[in-house]
Amino acid sequence: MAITATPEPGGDASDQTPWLTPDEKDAWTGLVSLVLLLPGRLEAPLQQAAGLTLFEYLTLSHMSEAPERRLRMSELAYLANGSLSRLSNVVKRFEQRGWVERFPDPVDGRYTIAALTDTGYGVVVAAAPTHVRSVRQFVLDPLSAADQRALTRIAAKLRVRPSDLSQGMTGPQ
Amino acid sequence: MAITATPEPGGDASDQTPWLTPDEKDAWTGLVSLVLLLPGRLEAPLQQAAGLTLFEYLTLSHMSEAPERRLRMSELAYLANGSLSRLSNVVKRFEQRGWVERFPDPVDGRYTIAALTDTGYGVVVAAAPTHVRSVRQFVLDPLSAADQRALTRIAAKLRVRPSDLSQGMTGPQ
DNA sequence: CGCGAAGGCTTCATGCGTGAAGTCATGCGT
DNA sequence: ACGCATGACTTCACGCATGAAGCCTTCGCG
Repeated sequence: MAITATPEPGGDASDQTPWLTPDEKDAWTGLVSLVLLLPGRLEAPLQQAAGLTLFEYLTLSHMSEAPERRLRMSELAYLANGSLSRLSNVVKRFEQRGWVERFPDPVDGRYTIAALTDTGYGVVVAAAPTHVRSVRQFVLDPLSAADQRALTRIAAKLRVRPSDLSQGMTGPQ
Repeated sequence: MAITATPEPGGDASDQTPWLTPDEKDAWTGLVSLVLLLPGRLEAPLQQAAGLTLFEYLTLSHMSEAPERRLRMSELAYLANGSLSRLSNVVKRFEQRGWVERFPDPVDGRYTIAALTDTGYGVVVAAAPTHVRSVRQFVLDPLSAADQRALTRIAAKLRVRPSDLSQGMTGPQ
């Protein structure tokens, strides 16, 4: 793959960086493929059927499941795995299409609440089957039950809270 | 997560779509987090240290390991997990910085060869330690040896057969 | 009270990715 | 030979993500 497995000519013996072993390289290469290739594959059906990004779908979808179909922007951003800035842009577009309404949280005016309209709810319901189908096709069907459990476990270990990012840390396990 | 686990009100019993079970939902949710969150995490160090995207790094890196440090564009695109269009844009920028040279393949003028210059090679060598360090920190260190093997296996199963999705490519592996 | 800090959110400029259309070289059929 | 089909790129217009800077609300403290 890269300058990942062998000390290249040019980096001499004083090099402190531990290079990757073949096994590590395989794991990393595999993960890179997933991370670079899967989004496009999973978005294509959603794009075609509903004109939605994966991130947009997740956004609408989380709102549709929340109590009263509404969430604070910051929580929604976390749930949908995106930055607040990204979410803000997305929700603005949704608002212009009449899928979502935004207003300050009556409890604490610093928060903004995003609420799914009936129209917006209709959009998710219409898009959901397409989404589920592609998830099955590209992710679940190729994996055994053991694989799925392993995937869940691995993802949990690799999922890092933004708050933990600042400090270089030695995570558990 | 989404309209993924329970038939929502509004979709009645005539619904043909099989919804996701809780275990499937967990696996899917985990994978989504990886796929949406990891790229940013892994790119930040590269960006800061070398001004490179993950995809850009992979591009340079693959060239640096190829015989004579040169590859056909189409093969490079496959290796780096990107579209030909995306690669073309990236390589154009590299060419403007003097990191890469492009010329038609003497063997078959339809192909274009991208060749890494010495300057370009220096860039990869300088960026590699940063990259390896973040791969360890965010991916390898949190995982046990068994996890790493599982990840390799899962990624191999999910790697999409290009034949199913129309994509020009060269040899496998 | 009032001032300033903290935090949630929005905005804006910049740059990148995408997909469709265009270019160019080669091979194939007639 | 000619012309069309094929395949490998390249370009362009559009839209989105990013991150820094700014806005607004609340809270803490004097």
